[in-house]
Amino acid sequence: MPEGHTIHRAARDHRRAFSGQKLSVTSPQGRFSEGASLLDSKSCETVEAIGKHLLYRFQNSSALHVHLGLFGRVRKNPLPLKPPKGAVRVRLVSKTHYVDINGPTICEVIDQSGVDALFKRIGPDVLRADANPEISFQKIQRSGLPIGQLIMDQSIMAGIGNIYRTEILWRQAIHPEIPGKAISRHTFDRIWDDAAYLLAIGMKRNAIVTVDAHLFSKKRSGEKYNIFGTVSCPKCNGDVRRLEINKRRAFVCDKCQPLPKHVS
DNA sequence: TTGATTGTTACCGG
DNA sequence: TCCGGTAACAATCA
Repeated sequence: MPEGHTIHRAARDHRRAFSGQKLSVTSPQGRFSEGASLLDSKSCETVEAIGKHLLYRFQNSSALHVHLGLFGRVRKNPLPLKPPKGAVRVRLVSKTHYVDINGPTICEVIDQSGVDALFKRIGPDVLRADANPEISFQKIQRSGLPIGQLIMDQSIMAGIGNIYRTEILWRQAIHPEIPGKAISRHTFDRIWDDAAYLLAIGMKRNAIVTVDAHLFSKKRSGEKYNIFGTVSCPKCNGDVRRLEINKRRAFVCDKCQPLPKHVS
């Protein structure tokens, strides 16, 4: 579930619910009790997303840093409180709502220097207005690694996950195995712009939707992909080939996403 | 019980 | 320094 759009959506939602409020912070499962007690009954100033990282900023520049990993979930509900479902590491409670954070891989309290370090190791985030895509392009241009790997590397550009990777490259007719150094500025811009566009839609719909026909329809339709997890290309009807990039499944239509001949 | 999954980091070796 | 490979960890669901 958690690609960048999920995290940004949660940040926006929780910011509205929690900004300026004193929160009760507990750890129902007891695995985060010291961290929870550091933040308990402090005022939450704002909530922000940096790529797939969530940051709840509290008074005194301390922050709750959360990364959901592959399986983590974050859920907001109106009061009254209900018993925690599953492995709730952190529960944040305001006067009106509560948020449960299930199964994060990172869950820690950090200070301002920790926040600075986080920003330093995460690349420009396609969903943030303050992102500078030039930094991403420079890194891609210097790398011989496949573009399919580079656009999912959060230190190069942040927000894209395994599904968007396949879908964006298909939509832009770019073969995932083209090395970064063979990607032109114009091609990079198409990737960046489509990522920003699709993730913003994902935020609105709370679902990964990458099929034009569904993007333009008003119907709520849940997840809609072009070639991710499929066997035939909706554009040319040819075979979709499954491959692995960094031990993650990826898909390509070799006909619609041609690999240039001079590239091995 | 097994396997798969929208993620990331640490460590080692070439 | 860069890059590939491997393991580890996280929780849930079919």
